[in-house]
Amino acid sequence: MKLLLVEDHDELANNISGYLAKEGYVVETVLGQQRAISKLTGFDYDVVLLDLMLPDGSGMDVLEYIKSHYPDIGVLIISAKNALDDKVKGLELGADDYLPKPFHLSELNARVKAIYRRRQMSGHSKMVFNEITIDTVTIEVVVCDTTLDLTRKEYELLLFLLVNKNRVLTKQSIAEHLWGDYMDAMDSFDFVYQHIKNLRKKITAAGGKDYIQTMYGSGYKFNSNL
Amino acid sequence: MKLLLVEDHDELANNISGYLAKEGYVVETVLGQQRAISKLTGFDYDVVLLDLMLPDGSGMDVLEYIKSHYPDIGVLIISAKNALDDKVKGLELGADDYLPKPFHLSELNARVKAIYRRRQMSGHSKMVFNEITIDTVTIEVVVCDTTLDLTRKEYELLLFLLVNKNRVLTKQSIAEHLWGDYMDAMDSFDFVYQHIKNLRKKITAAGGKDYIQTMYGSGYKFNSNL
DNA sequence: AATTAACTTCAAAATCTCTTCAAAAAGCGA
DNA sequence: TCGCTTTTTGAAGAGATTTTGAAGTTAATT
Repeated sequence: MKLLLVEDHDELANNISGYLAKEGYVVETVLGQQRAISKLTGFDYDVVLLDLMLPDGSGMDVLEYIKSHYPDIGVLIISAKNALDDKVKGLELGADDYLPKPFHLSELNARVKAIYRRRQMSGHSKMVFNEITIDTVTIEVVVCDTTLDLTRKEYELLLFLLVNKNRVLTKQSIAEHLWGDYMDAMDSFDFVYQHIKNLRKKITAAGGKDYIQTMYGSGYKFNSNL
Repeated sequence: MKLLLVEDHDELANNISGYLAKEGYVVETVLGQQRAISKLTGFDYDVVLLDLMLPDGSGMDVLEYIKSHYPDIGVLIISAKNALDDKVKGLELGADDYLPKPFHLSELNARVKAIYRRRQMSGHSKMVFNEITIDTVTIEVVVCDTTLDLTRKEYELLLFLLVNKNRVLTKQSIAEHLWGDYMDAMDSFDFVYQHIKNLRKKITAAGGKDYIQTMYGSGYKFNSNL
């Protein structure tokens, strides 16, 4: 399951995304409204966690945008503004739920799950692709009947690749997605490759095909047509 | 035993939850109906204490929701509305008991216990998993014919792990479920590990397998496939 | 052939788990 | 209530694993 967290408060954003990542989600974070909207194009998020207090606008605009352009994406509003007004307006504009701060992270998790379930996108915790099965609840990856012993980054990388299968992902975008921080374009991102390599090795060692294709000069993609 | 208190009156909620916590329950409190429903997903409460006078709805909806989605959870209605109507309707909808305000806290305690006992009687009071047997009525855990001498936290931890077996539980979520208080994401949660350790030791000392698996970087899970 | 990117290898750095020990809190009997 | 025992929590550090960085080699593209 893929989430987009729109939150201007840096530390809080890290906490939330860290927690949710551990719970098995693929989480991306953006700070402002502008970036949020541009993030949406092309990627397929399941749920957007939207803080209403954004520096460059009320956040309500983002909600409106999402609901008009991507009606399939669920929206959970999180906000310190406990004003009833916002809640009413938010739900009126099509938000799926409203969670006032402060909140338990587990409650956030429960609500995200609830939204997802409600939207009935097969609700299951298992992603299956050919001989690869990923269970995001048990955090278990099975390839050809053998369970892979993946590290956290490897697991997240695989999830990210699969969610975006057949799409070329630059090392930069992989880095940004897995690490969350802003990354400078000149960085080498060579460390990303380490994980690619390890992942490949583990998948093929278990008998899986070498789905991760390197696109010389542009990045990597999970090729489902092999 | 884990309770959910749904009560909009702040002071009263504090009194009740404070008292019940002292009596050894894990109590969580929510203020509104919406929050009550989302709290239920994924968590395993034993009894819900439900005030019918909620700000965002009659509370009866919550009851209906609980009974249709989580029939195993007991519901005790507490309400200032001493109207016979509500009592009848509540019990009709499947509430286990009805306690009009004002009431003695000790009576509340007695009723909660009664509900719990009644439900345990009628249902399965024993959870059995391989060589581990948990009797939730006598609070007794037997492993390979020897009774474990578990502390309260150890017992609850084991129960929580078993209920969620094969699911990866982060230290954070374990902490939130066993302690109930609001927890900050930056806390270390190292104390959770102490209990994990003690539990492991006691189970293996009695001849049980080491079911509690650490998932490096993610948390722990009770692995039933060993 | 020159250039750039991908890959390998190896090791340092960072992170996470686990151990140990002790303080704080809770429970208990007098 | 007081003092004692048990349980729970906290903190520092050892040990293990993962992640990152750096230097050098191979491969692809023009």
